[in-house]
Amino acid sequence: MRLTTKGRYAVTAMLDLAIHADKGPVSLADISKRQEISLSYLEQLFSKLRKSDLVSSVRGPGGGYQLSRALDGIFVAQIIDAVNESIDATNCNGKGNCNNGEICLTHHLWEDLSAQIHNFLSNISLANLVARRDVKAVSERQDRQEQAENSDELSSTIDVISSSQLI
Amino acid sequence: MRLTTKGRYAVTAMLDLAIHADKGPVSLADISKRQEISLSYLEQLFSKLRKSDLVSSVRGPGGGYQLSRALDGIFVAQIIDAVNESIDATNCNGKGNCNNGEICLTHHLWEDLSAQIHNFLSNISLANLVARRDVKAVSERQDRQEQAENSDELSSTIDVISSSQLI
DNA sequence: ATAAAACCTACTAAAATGCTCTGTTATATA
DNA sequence: TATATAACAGAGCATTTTAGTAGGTTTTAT
Repeated sequence: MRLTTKGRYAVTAMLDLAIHADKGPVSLADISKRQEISLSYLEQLFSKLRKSDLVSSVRGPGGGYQLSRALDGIFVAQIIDAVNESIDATNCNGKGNCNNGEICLTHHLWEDLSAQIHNFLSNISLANLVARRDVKAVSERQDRQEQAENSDELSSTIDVISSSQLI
Repeated sequence: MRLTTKGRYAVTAMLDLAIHADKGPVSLADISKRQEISLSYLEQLFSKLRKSDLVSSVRGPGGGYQLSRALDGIFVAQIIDAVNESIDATNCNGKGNCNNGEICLTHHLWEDLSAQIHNFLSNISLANLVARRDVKAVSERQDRQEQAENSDELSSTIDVISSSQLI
């Protein structure tokens, strides 16, 4: 079983994409800023997401990524599967050769657990997540922070202009 | 979230202990042979299991480890907790500072998942596992293999004796 | 032409994992 | 009382994974 930052980043980024889907393609640079995930790392993750046909890309200026399906057709388990090898909890990766070429004492326990987790994550779509109150709250906070930073940049740009004009 | 060989080994070893509990303390050497887990590694795991008061030890010849509670009072989640730090699936370890000092978009999702997994594993006791048909089958296979190996050792001992007597 | 974006590949520091090695201490038994 | 068996302890280590950096190239809107 492997559920690390990698899978979490992927889900977070996909959710960010879902939230901002109405404004056309979303650039990884934007996601990187909002979600505080390294741009290069995002590129690697989205390379896998694209190969799994969860997103499609638009190159060039104004480009970015789009979900390749409707919000209710993309599930958390699919996203994690796309970037992580699997969410299999067994030791032998389901092969059943974990003890002396045969299954180990706890093989079926881990199979059951895997099924449990998979079932849980397979039933949560991006649509479900977008609709959640806590997600909305965090998303609004991030948008506010983004606007604040943009106006910061704007004013500092003005500062540069005015100081250069002073010379 | 972290569920690796470490936690799986711990649960497997505890289950082995549970199965062989009727014959007094079980040595790690025996568990190591049966479950194909390195003895030194088992020692490290049992050091933690003992600190979490899941097992008690008997030193000296004939010693080993015993479960410190009844089979239906020890749960898989406790065992994994004892050797692994936690089965928390959040990025921030539940601190809620995963994005800019506040929670990230998917914080509650991982909290929910953690609760789900914990709930599942908290309801499976060693008694439940011992009673499972698949566990019994594997256990019986391992006992047979152990006996076969023991008779192998015996006959090879005899071989050594007889060959040394030939000189 | 330029800049913005995706796309690609190699590399790397840090951490965790699973394990080895080398002891010591306690204790049952011969 | 000597010996062997077991727990107990801690240092170290190879490998893998993670998360990220770096340095490009290609595509395309403007």
